[in-house]
Amino acid sequence: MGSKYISISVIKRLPRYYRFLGMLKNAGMVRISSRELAERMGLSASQIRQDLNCFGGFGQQGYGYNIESLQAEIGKILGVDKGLKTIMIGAGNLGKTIASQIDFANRGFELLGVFDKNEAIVGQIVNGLPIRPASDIEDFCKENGVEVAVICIPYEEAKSVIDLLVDCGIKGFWNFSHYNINEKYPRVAVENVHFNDSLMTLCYQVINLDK
Amino acid sequence: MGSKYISISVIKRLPRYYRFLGMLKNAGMVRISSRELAERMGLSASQIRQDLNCFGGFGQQGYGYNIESLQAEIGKILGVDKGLKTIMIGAGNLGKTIASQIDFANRGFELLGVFDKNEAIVGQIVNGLPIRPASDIEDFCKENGVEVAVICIPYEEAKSVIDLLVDCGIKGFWNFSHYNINEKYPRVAVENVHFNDSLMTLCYQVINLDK
DNA sequence: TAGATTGTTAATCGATTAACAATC
DNA sequence: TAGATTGTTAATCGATTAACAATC
Repeated sequence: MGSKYISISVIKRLPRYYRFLGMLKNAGMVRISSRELAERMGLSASQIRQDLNCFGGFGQQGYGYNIESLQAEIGKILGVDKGLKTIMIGAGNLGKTIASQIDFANRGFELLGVFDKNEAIVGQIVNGLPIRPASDIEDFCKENGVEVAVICIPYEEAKSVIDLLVDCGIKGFWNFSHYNINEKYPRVAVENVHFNDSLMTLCYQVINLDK
Repeated sequence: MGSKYISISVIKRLPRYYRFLGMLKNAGMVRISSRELAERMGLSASQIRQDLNCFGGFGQQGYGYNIESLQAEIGKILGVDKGLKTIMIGAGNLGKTIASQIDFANRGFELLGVFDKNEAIVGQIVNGLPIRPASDIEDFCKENGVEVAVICIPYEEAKSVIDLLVDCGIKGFWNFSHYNINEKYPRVAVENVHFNDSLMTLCYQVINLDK
């Protein structure tokens, strides 16, 4: 629809707006000005107004923003109700934790299946879903129209599985491995969670605190 | 020592350089030019040279960079050998996974203790460390000179624990909760890992792929 | 109406890219 | 020496901030 390009910097702030507005709503607040929201979030009021106006005029001059409806608008923009059909690849320690701790349903996803190549754990139940053998991935994707995969397997195993998944039509990856998905597949959406990178960044910051 | 300010954008790229150089080293490569590294990493050669020259001239004209020594230099900058004394707060599903899966030692940290307020799991062993009661946090920090805390407890519990930790001299937080540590304590180093924000960003990207 | 606060344009700031002289 | 590639300065691009007219 020729809608204008929104920079990734703006997109990355939306979930945080969503979260803060949810908390304000729960606290019983009804309206808020960009100035006050900025104060609470540690941003500038200008930035908030700029960000929101990428998507439309959600506020009202002289009044500010209605918290509940602004949160709903942002949720719609992010697609929290999309229920994207999702599978998890890898049910080791991390996979099990993510599958059971993350509230996929309220973030725009529907977790349909969990897969692992380790036959010894196939059949175990994780958050209500049976662990399936990796050999079933292809059929499952095709039968269920899976759109997104969560990658919780090591680097070495990632390559061939990701080739398969892209082949099956997966177009979004929540990637906990170090495998660089976008290098080979620049057209799929990827969100990387790189624990080690985050941790090393923290180390630098701590040892340079006084500068 | 009046060393010039390095922007956070640069810092956040260093662990990725470190990782790629490690892989090239393992693959037996000895030297690389900024142009070739840029191609492999999906960056520009200019950016790599700019980034590295924030810290010194690690290359050699006409030759490029020695992979092993460049990786070592970046490791030193990041502080991978600092062994920052670290504790984990919260030994639920996520805490246990992080404590056992993350290679703290090779990222600049030394995990000394794991704490939980749930008496029922106190005494369990996680990655060789006994889970200790939350009431021991203060003494343990003071006796061991703890510098960093990994926060794996929910939002509601975070506030009071973080007040205590800052009081005990903790100056760095690897924060898996939604509690906004820097709002109250702007002077401590914080790296947030916000799974939900990452996931929602992915949803936006997937539903807007064709734009 | 007067006061408040948005939506939006213009100004500033910072980060990335381009260019090239220095030099291995 | 000639070719390659860095280190570094200048140009460009994009994101943030400031300002203010529009308007509720």
